[in-house]
Amino acid sequence: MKEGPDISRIAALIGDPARANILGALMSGKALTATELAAEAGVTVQTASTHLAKLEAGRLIAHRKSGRHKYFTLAGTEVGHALEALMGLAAGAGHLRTRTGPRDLALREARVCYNHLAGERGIALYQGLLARGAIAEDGSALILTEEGNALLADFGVDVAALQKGRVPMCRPCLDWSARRNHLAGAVGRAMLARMQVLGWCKRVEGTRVIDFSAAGRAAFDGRFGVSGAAAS
Amino acid sequence: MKEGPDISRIAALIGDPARANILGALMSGKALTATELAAEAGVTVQTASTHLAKLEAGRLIAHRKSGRHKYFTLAGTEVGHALEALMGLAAGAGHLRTRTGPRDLALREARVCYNHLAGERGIALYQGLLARGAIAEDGSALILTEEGNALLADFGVDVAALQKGRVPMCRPCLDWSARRNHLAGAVGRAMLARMQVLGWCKRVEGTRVIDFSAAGRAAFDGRFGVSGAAAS
DNA sequence: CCAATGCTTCGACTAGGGTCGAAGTATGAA
DNA sequence: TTCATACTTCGACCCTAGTCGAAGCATTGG
Repeated sequence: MKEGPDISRIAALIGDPARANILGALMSGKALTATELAAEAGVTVQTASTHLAKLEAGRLIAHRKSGRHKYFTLAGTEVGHALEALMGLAAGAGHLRTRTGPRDLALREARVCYNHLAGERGIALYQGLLARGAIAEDGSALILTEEGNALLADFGVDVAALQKGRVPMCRPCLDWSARRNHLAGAVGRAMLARMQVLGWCKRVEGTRVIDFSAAGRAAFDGRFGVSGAAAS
Repeated sequence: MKEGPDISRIAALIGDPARANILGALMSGKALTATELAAEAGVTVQTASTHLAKLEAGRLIAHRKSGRHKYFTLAGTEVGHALEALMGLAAGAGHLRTRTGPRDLALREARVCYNHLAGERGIALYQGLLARGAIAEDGSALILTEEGNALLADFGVDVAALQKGRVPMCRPCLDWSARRNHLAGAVGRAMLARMQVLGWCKRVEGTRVIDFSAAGRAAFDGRFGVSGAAAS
């Protein structure tokens, strides 16, 4: 009668709202602590703890310990793909192309991912920095090169101050809407902050949308754009 | 806080064992009645009826009436893909319900996945095309090379006609039984159709099984087999 | 050593939902 | 019409599983 893997167990795991929120938060690719995830899911830490244990037992997430913090991530790319597939279903009977409302379009172009830039612009920034040799991929890690240091200083970012924090300088962050990396970590955060200070863009209140001015777009493309192939 | 569609609702729908069994049964692509699905899920018809109503409200399944029968099918290919993705996760997590009867063996060797070839043969085809440079993996995408174009033309597939459709030409599709890719997309569909026209294989009525003839096997291995290491 | 922080376990409460018997509706056949 | 089949709705039962308060570990810092 029953053939194939037990799909219901895994689906039931995702089927709880709190757990779904946790997984959704982790789809940013960023590693988050139990306390952060509890806030994201809207439950207490005790509850989140039990959920995290179940998700881990179901091999949907993994963790690594760092001091007294426990950082959780999705267990692998297949998990992300499955979640995306479910998102596609939940979005409605839409075709493969996600129906893009006006708000979605803005979200896709530029948005904050916790504190750094994501979306098309975020990807463009990442590619631009890579092309300029400012950052370099080292396995799954990301390192800031000498050129990157100089570029940041020229951009007006106090690199030395960033290095004092416990947050890693550079971290790749997977974008679920495009499945490509953008730049997270202390540098990612500082660069977004700097762009806002320079008036290139500003965050639309109450949303995740980052609104770029025309001048901001031009300045961005000039400084970080990769061979004129910048996002629209 | 909450971004994106409500994934938990859909997942909870799939998360019930009875409903998961129903969906699993419908993955054959065959249309089944409420009574048949009740038997498949191991519940009474009343229970199945409520489940079917919920699945339909969640747009996971659809029905058409024929006399006093109500035939249910999956609502679309996206549903099937999401289920396959979940199966991949469940298989990886070790929640296997291995029940390999003779029917399952045939299913494992060659079956349809919606409209293209899956199972051992499907994987062999994918590997063979890769080895011949007909397709190339580009991140999570799959591209048809010049060699691939030539190979398809030689095989008797009208490539130009395929390119007119909105469906992507090549798409990797993860096989839950082996956790390896096989070829989906317009090309995948066209190749299976062509094989049936050539008499290499035919679909067994009412099931997902693809039955290869001895001559078909030989022809398949000769044209697409990878260094004699073809599936049995 | 103690205090603070981050996370886990225990226990009890509760709600939501799956389940089936029984009765109700619709369709087709005799 | 009358009966049979296919499916749905209602009502009631039961039980899993999510939730949080409180207490228990574990790690870090002083």
